[in-house]
Formats: sequence, C-alpha cells, structure tokens
Amino acid sequence: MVSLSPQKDPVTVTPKSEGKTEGLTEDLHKAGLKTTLPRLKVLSILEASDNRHMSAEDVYREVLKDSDPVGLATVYRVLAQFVEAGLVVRHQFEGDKSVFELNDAAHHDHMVCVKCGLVIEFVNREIESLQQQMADRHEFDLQEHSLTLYGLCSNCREPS
Amino acid sequence: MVSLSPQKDPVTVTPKSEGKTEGLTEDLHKAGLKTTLPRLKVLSILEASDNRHMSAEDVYREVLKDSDPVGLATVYRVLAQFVEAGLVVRHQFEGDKSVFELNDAAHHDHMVCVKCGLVIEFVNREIESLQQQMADRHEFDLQEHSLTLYGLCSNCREPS
DNA sequence: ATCTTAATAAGAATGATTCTGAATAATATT
DNA sequence: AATATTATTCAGAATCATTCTTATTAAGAT
Repeated sequence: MVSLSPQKDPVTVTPKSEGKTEGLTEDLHKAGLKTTLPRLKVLSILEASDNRHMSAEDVYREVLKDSDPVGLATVYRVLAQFVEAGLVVRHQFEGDKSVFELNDAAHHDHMVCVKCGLVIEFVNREIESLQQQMADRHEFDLQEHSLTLYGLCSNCREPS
Repeated sequence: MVSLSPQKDPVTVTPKSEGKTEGLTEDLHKAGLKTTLPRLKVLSILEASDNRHMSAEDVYREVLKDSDPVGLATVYRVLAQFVEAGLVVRHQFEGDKSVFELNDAAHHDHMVCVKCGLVIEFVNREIESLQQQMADRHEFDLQEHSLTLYGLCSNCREPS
C-alpha cells in the first residue's frame, strides 16, 4: 500500500499566480465547481495569458512547467467543465483546433490573421442587430452566432 | 495475374446522373482537373444533392450505392482537390465535421438548427459591408469570412 | 479524523482526416 | 490502335485532436 501524505499547501498553485488564488477559488464556487488543484492551475493559466486564445495543447504546455503537472486529458476535461459552467468560451477557427478564452468580457467576434495567427476581437452592435433581423425573417430562434474574419493583419499585409 | 477489361462506358457514372456527365466533364476541365471516374462520381453526387451540405461520410455513403464504389480516402482527396480548384466550398460548423457544398451560388452565410441540423442560407449585403468596415478600422486585409447563426428552425422551436 | 462522493491520472479508444506505396487509369506519343 | 509517361486511385496504416475508462485520490461534509 503506497501511502502519500499530501504535504503541499493546497493554496499554492503556480509560481506566476501568487496571491490571486482566493479570487480563483471564488470564481470556481460561483460556477458551481469544487476547488481542485487542476482547476486552479488551468484557470490561473487562462487568466495569466494575455494571448487570450489558447488551445488545450497550449494550456498543457504551460501546466507542464509546474512542479506537479496535470495530464492533457485532465486539461481537456477541465476546459470542458469551464465551458459548461460558462466560465470559458470555446472557439473553432477555420480548420484549426479549438481555442479557449475566459468569458470575462462581453460577447465579441474575431479577426484571425491567416499568416501569423493574431486574433483581434471586435464588437459591432449593428451587425448583431442585422443578424437578429435575418433570423426573424426566417422564423429562426437565434441562440448564438459565430462571426470570424480571415485575412492579413496590419503587420503581415504587404507594405506596398 | 488478374486482368480486368474495363468494359464500362467511361461516360456512365451513377444511375441518377444520366445525361449530365458532359457538363460535369466540362466543369472538371475548367477547374484544371482531369476527368476521372471518382471525380465524376463525387461531383455528380454533389450536384444531385439538392444544394445540401454533405460531409465526406455523406458523399461516401452515396458513392457506396454505386456498383463500383470509391474509397473514403479518395472521397476526401477528391473533395480537397475540388476545394483547391474552387469548385466546392468547405464549411465547419460548431464542433461538427466538415461539410462541403458546390460553389455554384454566390457567397452566402448560414443558419444552422441545433436540433435537426437544417441549414438555411442567407445573404445580407449590409452585414458584409459592416464587416469590411470593421476590417478597415483595424487595417486588416479581409480575405474571407465565416458567419453562422445557431438556434432553432421554425419547425423545431417550441410551438407556444 | 473519517466518510461519501466527485475528480483526477494514465493510457487506451475513438473519429475524422491524411499519408504511403503499390497498382491503375488518363492523356500524350508513336 | 498500342505504348509510354505521368497523374490518380486504392487500401490500409498513420496521425491528430479529443474523449472515454477504471482504478486511485482528493474535496467537502459529518
């Protein structure tokens, strides 16, 4: 029988998120999820990323830097739980793997640079209203939508 | 040594496409693709599909009804060639597998019923123009876009 | 501190799609 | 019409992202 005494402080998560754990725990509780180390780690990684759109692989790579990493399958499961709980939004850009971002912000759409992968977020109230109009016209009960523009960002477009 | 004499008329493709093969061959040539049986079969299935949005699996199921079916891998490859040649457009709706449709029609966006899978096509010049505006505002060289509305079609929404 | 139940780990399994190498068919050439 | 040249297909293995399975472990309640 292998008996492990859990010597680690259950509040210490990753080196980069010192002090913020309280808020994270609260976020999890609000979402109806128990506080567990894997969840805290994934959530803090998402909060710490200014990239904002991370694939499961991306999150996994980050979590691997941890002294006690979390498995890829767990990352997938935790991300799915977060999406289910409304903490996180999942996007699937053209043929790419799924990416995840925190649901802090208001709804927005995306512009994706096909060269460098840069993601720009934007909101346009007018487009949203036109979408609703189109739905109404077809007696369609609109629940959500996905609008993504593909092209070249200002850095990647030819400086002609 | 198994020797097969190709007794079939290279113009006969599927039972359901009699007479249209001439046009199909022409379409292929215009697209810069040689005329082959697998290509004719896949193309005629797409044409016969009433403008539906078919997955590779769907096309494969159809082609299996043929006396001399084409392999799934070939269906995938042929579809990819068609997309490459601009004959066909590929869509990837929320978490679903890719679907393909002929590129006959003008550009349009989609409404997808999350219950029955019905796909409604629509065009809205105003939305497109607003998209271009958003791109311009971010100095983004807009190449293409994808707009999909998710919800319940008129048949599936609660008849309150 | 212990109990009950939910959550995790690890790897196997899955499903969609692509790749590989040998075989075959399509056009060009004779 | 027969043959050469080259593109295309076949069949199955391989791959990629993602999900599932089951034994093990940890969380929150008593």
